[in-house]
This record gives sequence, C-alpha cells and structure tokens, in this order.
Amino acid sequence: MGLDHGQWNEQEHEIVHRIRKRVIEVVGRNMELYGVTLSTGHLYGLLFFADKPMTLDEMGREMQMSKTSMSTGVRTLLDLKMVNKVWEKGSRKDLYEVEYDWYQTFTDYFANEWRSAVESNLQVLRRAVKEIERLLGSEDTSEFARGVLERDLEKIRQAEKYYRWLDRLIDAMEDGEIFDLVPREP
Amino acid sequence: MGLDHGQWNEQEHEIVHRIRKRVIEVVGRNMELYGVTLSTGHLYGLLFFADKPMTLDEMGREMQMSKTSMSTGVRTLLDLKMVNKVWEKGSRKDLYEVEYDWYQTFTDYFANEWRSAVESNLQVLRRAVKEIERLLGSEDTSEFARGVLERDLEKIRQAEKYYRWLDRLIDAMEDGEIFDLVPREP
DNA sequence: AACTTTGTACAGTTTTTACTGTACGTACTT
DNA sequence: AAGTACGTACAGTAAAAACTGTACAAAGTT
Repeated sequence: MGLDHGQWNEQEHEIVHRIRKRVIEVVGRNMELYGVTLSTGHLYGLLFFADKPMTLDEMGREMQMSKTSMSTGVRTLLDLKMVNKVWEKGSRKDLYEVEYDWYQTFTDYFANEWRSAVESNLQVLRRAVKEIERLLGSEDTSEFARGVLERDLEKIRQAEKYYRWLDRLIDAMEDGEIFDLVPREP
Repeated sequence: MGLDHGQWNEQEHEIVHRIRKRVIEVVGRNMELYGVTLSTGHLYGLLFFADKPMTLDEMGREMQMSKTSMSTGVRTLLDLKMVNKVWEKGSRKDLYEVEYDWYQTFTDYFANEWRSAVESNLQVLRRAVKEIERLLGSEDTSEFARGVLERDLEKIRQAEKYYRWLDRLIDAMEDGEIFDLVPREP
C-alpha cells in the first residue's frame, strides 16, 4: 500500500494495511452516491491515505490495475474536484492528491452536477410553459385540449417552483450560507 | 400517451405529446442524479403527466416495455418515495402515481440514501479510530509505525467531523429546518 | 374446487459499461 | 536531432446491468 517496508516489521504493516483497507472499502462504496464506480471510489480511498501525491504508475501498482484505468479514474475525480493535480519540480510526471476539504468537495459536487441538471430542467420547463400558454391563447384550441393543457401547465409550474428552490439551495451551498444553518465543527 | 383520442383531433394530440415528451426527456435524464436508469426516469416522467394513477400494464403499453421492467422500475421509484401506491376500490390491480411534492422527494432522498451511507461510514471510521488508539497506546508499536498511525488518525478524525456535519445537514432536511434558510415559494 | 387475473422471481439475452493493451502525440533529455 | 518517458485515444474484451419471456404463487371470481 505504498508504505516503505524497510522501517517497520511485517506484522505492523499488515495491521495498518487492514485498517486502511476497511476504511477505503466503505468510503469507496459510498462514493457511488456521487455517481462514481466502485473502483474509482477505491482509487480515491488509496489517495486519501497516501502520505504524498501519487503518480499514475504508482496508483496502477497499488490498485493492480492498468495505467489507462488510473488515467480515466483520476480524470473523473478531477472533474468532481475530489482530487487535485499537484506540481512538483524535478518530476515530469503528473502528481495527484485528494482534496482533503470534504465540505468543499460536497458543495462543489452540488455546484457542478446538480446545478447543470437544474439549469437544463428549468430551461426546458420555461419553454414548455411558453408553448402551452400560446396554445391556450389560440382560438383553434379545442375545449378538451384546453383542459389537458391547463393540467399540464399547473404541474409544470409546480416543478418550476421546485427547481428554483433547488437553485437557491445550491446557491446557499456555493457561497457557504449553508454553514450558518448547519455549522462546521471547529 | 394515455390520452383519449376521441375528444380532440390528431393534431392537438400530437402537439401535447411533443411538449410532454421533451419535458419527460429532460426530467428523466436528470434523474440519473438520483442513481436511477434513464428508462426509470422516463417512467417517472410518464407518471408525472398521467391524469390518473396507472397500472403496470398501462405503463408497459405506453413505454413499449415489458411488464417485468415496469414492475422493477416502479419498485425503484417506490423505494425512493418518488411514486406512491394508490388504492382504488373495484380494481384489483395495483395503481401508482407520482409524489407531486418534490420538496419531500428531495429531502426523502437524502434521508434514505445519504443517511445510510453516512451512518455506515461513521461506524467504520469510529472503529478504525479505536483500533489505532489501541495501537498507539501499546508498548510494542515501533516509532515509525506510530508516525504512520498518527497521520492516518488525523485524517480519519477529519473525515469523522465531516460526516457528523453531513448527518446534521440531513437532519435539517428531514425536519424541514432547511426551509428556514432557503424558503419555498408560496 | 376449478378458473382468472395480477405481480414478481428467475433464467436467458441484449445492451452498456468498465477495463486492458497497443499505439501514438507531446515534451523533456541527451 | 535522436532518444526516452509520459499521458491518453482508441479498439477490443471482459464484466455488469438492463431488459424480456416464462413460470408460478397469491388472491379474486365463478
């Protein structure tokens, strides 16, 4: 697990390895909530315990997986801002380490993933509202169609309200207001 | 799309169908954030516009999919509390309709999915902390191992803090406190 | 009690996703 | 300029997930 075997005995190494493995396992598993693969979650766990930034080759060795997989895994985590690329002079390999500010990770996740979902939804909903309103205003629309359209419109309006709320919630996460309501531990 | 063709002309039906389809498409797509399949997302969209609770057979007909798929899809949505089972006397089929309170849906999602993730993580982390503390207290642990263990312990403690925060955030969602910070629209 | 209808378990198939190995472009070294 | 090391694009393969059809248990009807 990337630990120097020279300076301690095999038994101690085993114990640390076992503890880490269990933590990595559960952290990795629950990362599926962020929509990442189990193995990408494990990669994250590996980086979490690494005492220094790691290269793709090192990750591949530890994970017993191809460098290609490490490359794609790391990129996923970069997109989620869960790991950072680190520069170290002298090395021309790319180095990566986890973002240890998990509050930041959490709020970034919403700012990235949820925001774009909310925006695209709102856009489509607004367009649908417009179109329905146009139809309701038209002479040619039958009474029966009016009924259907009005019910749809009401539903869509409700959905819009919800998405606007979600948008504001994401704002509150992005600008840290959320920590007024639910404070961090010191 | 489950609409009675008798009472309006084909053209009107086409228009409504097109509008709904676009909304269903985007709602369904973004439901992948909740970890559900695209087709389950579409099923949700279908139910969203349905003017009455639907049976599995009706869903299958509309979605052009097997009843088995509808059964599993609906169950997924039930687990997420995104649809409700509805009773209607006279019918011995199960009927389902969407939960229109999307605020509720959102907070339930966190209360269900995220809560269990947080709890399992905390449990494992606490256990790891205990074990590390025991090792640090032992005479047999080498200096080098102490260094490693102390660094791990610090990381795990940070993680614990974060999860406790998340736990409180989920509390705030569950009991509606979140709406004090980010109010619903009237 | 025999017959229907309904929902789902299960096995098999198709589709999608994850993963690997090779091949190559870029950039640094000599 | 030739050589080397690095990351990733791409194509192929392995693994996983989604979906279907059949079969059957449970509950209702005749």
